[in-house]
Amino acid sequence: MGTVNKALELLNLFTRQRPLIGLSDLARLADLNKATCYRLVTELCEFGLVEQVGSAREYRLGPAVLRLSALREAQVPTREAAMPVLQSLAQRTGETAHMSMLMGGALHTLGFAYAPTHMTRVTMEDAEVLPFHATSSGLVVLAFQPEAFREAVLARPIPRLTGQTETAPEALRARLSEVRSRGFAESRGSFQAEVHSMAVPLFDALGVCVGAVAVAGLASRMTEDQRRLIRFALTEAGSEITTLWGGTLPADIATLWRLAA
Amino acid sequence: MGTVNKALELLNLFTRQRPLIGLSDLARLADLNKATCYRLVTELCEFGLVEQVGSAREYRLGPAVLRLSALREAQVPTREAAMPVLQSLAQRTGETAHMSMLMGGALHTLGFAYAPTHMTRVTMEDAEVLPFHATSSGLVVLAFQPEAFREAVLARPIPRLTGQTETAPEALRARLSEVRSRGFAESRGSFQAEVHSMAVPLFDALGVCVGAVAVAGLASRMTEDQRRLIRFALTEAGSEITTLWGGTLPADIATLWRLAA
DNA sequence: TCGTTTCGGTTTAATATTTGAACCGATGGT
DNA sequence: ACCATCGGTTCAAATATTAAACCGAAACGA
Repeated sequence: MGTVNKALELLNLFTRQRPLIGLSDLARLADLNKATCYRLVTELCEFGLVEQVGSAREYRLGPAVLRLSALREAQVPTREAAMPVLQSLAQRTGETAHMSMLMGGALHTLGFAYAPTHMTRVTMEDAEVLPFHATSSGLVVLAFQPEAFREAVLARPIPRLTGQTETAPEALRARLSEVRSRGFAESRGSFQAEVHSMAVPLFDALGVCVGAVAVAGLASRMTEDQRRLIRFALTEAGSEITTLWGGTLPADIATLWRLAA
Repeated sequence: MGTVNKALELLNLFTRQRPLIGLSDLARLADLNKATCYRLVTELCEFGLVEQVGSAREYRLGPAVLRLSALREAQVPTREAAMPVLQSLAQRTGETAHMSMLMGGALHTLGFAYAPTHMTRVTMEDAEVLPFHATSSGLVVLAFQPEAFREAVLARPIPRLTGQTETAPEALRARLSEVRSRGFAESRGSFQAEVHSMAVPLFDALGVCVGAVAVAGLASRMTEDQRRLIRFALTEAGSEITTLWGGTLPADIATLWRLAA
């Protein structure tokens, strides 16, 4: 395996739950020799991708990532362009809207918007990893991935997150097939209890599914009418963001969505 | 030289002026063998740090940088935290305010804010590189860097950007010394004609200068009163952002700024 | 107070990875 | 039809990477 891969793998160890990591932990987590890890993380530091902080000399993501992301957004306004769509989606549905993107084999939250409508709402955080099997976003993205990827995910351990979480691979396969035939996914309390959500896929220029946009609300508010409204608003937002990202909606999806409306 | 360094150096080749780079160009610019370059950029691609795009199969920064920056901002709200200060600075002075950060030996724009006051304004872009010798931000950051760094920069070629650009190392050394004794820097049309700007340094927890905050306005509006107002607003913004970033103002700078007020 | 265990960081010889040059088929200009 | 360039691939030679042992400092328990 390449050295660069190992170094970049280190970057992936930093998560929202674990933003600060010491050298020894870093080596353990990455399954690297401490010396190796030290050299790699030092190189990342020199570049500003990682920085060392505090008396314990722990490491965290550095300021260089800000510069790179500013540069990226200037060229391809992925996030900035989609945020207004997300906001209007939240507004129209009165619930929390969010979008996610498939990166490095995992689905990451890229942005979200709240609706001021209700005092209770589903809260989100940026850069969170969404489980494929338990969220509507995860299901819809997985459904439109190549079979090899889908099976690889289903072959991994599937944790039960709530009482509602579906964990049987066979049952999940059935749900994914259903998602494909409907053009959207729905999850009911399988990620967090009391949270229902619906999601539609986002596509790139080659018609490959690269992410999802979703609406998550409290189960108690998810009436039949509300779900119909959300489904319609989602398909509009989905095609809008896909277009903004320079992608194209596959013809069959476009048809499915038109029928649903 | 480490392999990781070479790979990361590739990332640095992407700039606002040159956002798309083909494989051969990339190899040339980085002074790497094409095979080497190919392997490195492929590894970066796998991580989503760069992506390949278009019929010419050129490379550009990838979506993973967005995820990393979201993670970084969640932990250390460098940019988000400072933006309101920048906005109020622009408002108070009626001119364009911006902040920059020293990263990898260069000074990068991190954010900016416009004032709605005048129809004419100095426009900025994110992730731009500011020349040390020709901008007030560059001068003030350089002034507070260790001598070794300062001399290294002065030893490099110093391009004349406008008729007003000072290019003689000796004269620049004198200006830097003056900047140190005043606690702020000023530039008059040395980066872009008709643009005057003033800047103060920003410090980290160890009292090391890590960036600058500046106000840039049209020369014609830079009266004596206006400059005094800007200088005062800048010192306030400078100490505020330094604090927000978890830094501490060196005692001598604090004193200088207090006297200026 | 003394061991013990961790930490971040450094050294070394042994090794696995990286590299350079040549080559490929495709594409585009003349 | 030619020549130059492109992105990408190959393989032996060269080089950078790695594992294990070690260091002093600091935290911990007895």
